[in-house]
Amino acid sequence: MTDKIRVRFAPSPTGYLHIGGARTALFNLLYARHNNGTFILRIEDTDTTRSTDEYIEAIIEGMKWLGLDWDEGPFRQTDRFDIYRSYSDKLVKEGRAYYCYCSPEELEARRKEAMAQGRPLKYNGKCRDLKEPVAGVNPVVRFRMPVEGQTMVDDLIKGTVSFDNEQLDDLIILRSDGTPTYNLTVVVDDVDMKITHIIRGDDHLNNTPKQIQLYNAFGYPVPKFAHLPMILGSDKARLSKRHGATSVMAYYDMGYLPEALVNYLVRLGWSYGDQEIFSRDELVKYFSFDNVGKAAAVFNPEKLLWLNSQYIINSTPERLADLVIPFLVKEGTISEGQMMDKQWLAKAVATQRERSKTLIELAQSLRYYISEDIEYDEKAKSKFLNKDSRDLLVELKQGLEALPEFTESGIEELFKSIVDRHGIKLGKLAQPVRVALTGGTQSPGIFEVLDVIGKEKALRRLEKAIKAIV
RNA sequence: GGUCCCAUCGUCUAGUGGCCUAGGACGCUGGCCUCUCACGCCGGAAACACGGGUUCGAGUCCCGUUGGGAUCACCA
Repeated sequence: MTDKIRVRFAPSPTGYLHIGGARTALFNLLYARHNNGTFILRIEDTDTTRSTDEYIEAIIEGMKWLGLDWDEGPFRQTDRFDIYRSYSDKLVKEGRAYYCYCSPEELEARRKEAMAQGRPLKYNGKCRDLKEPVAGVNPVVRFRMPVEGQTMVDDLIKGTVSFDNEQLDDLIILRSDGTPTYNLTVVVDDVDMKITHIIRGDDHLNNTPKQIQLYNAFGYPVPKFAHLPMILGSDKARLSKRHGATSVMAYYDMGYLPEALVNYLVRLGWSYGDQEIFSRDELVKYFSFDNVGKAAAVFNPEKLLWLNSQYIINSTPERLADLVIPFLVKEGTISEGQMMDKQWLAKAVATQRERSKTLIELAQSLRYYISEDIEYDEKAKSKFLNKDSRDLLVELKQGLEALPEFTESGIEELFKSIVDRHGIKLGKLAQPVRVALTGGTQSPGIFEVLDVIGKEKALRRLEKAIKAIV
């Protein structure tokens, strides 16, 4: 048996957990679970000007909602500055890194010049072989990159990718204020945390040869890499705010189930034959980089919506009842903290779940069950609540009042007898009743609706409808 | 601009040289079911970017073109 697999998700807390980050975390998790490995959460907050505790909390909230449970961490890089500095010092001592006194302005000017001349935007090595410190300047520490040869990246998804060392820059590993930069901290942490597989977005592929050189300089074995293709918006540009919701928690707000989002995300770039819907156990069992695609994928909200509807249909009414309550509050259908008969609510939910694509839609569809009063849709009212239906409604109301047991089957029998007596189709009676009870022309089966609404409320609504006709 | 990555229906994808007159899913669409809506079921339109090779045979391998994306900070 080889060493235990250890992977990590390493977001920087400069924003909320977004769709792309969530998928990266998910693939890390699945790979870890599939191989019985360890999944680590590490917060890359070395950019102290942009990182906030609020975002750390938001990322954790998003991961918890999606069930992306980590085994170790969260570690924070700001707690580990001493470690990075000691690694940097070691490099300087060994001549693998050097102090650079060039000012940001100087660097910027050279970059502009290089850009204008069409040359690679690369540090010119001015301070590479400097013998004496420059007085009065706080230097940065630069890593001495090899100037010839190639660096090979062996990637589980992209295959072998080679880079000419010539185009690798002498990157800054310690800023002039002594704080470490990304390329140093990732490598040090991945070494220190014994990460075996680095699974991240392929926007990092170009960083990888530099990091490999760092591993070499430290004398540590290079981990395996898996660079995931990007997620794009409908215009094929990288997914961003202007494509709509990118924050994971926005999908909570829109009434999505976490397992639906997970299922959608995993199928963006990964597949298992023709299967579309996967349980968490199946995901863990089937996951492999062999069937992760190389091409970027366009985020498609319609398919996510469909998946959500499937997950709603297949959730138990009891669970859905619990989940929908916050949305009923938000809709104003019930008040915060209001006591609900959970069993009754589950029964109501059971009649609506196959016509609700989100928890918001579910909450809205529950309104005429819960609220005391309803409003008529004008078109529905004029079409079905009229002289033709009045007598039928009266007859039904009397029948319901006299019904010994107010059950779905009892109600159905009553409907049948009225319809038979008049020699009309069921719809002739059902539609006016539907409008009387729900205000509109679309609803679950009319017997179920009556059953859920209950005798008292149903009679009140029929009475109201009959009066509205006169 | 340099470097790197990528390319099958509108979208997500199956396809690892013959099983492909290219399969599935979302969306779109015709029908069935039916008290309405939805679910469900049956059917339809819809793709191998282009050009060269290699091979008896290419969506599948190679090269080029085109197109898209990423990256080149004292950000991560």
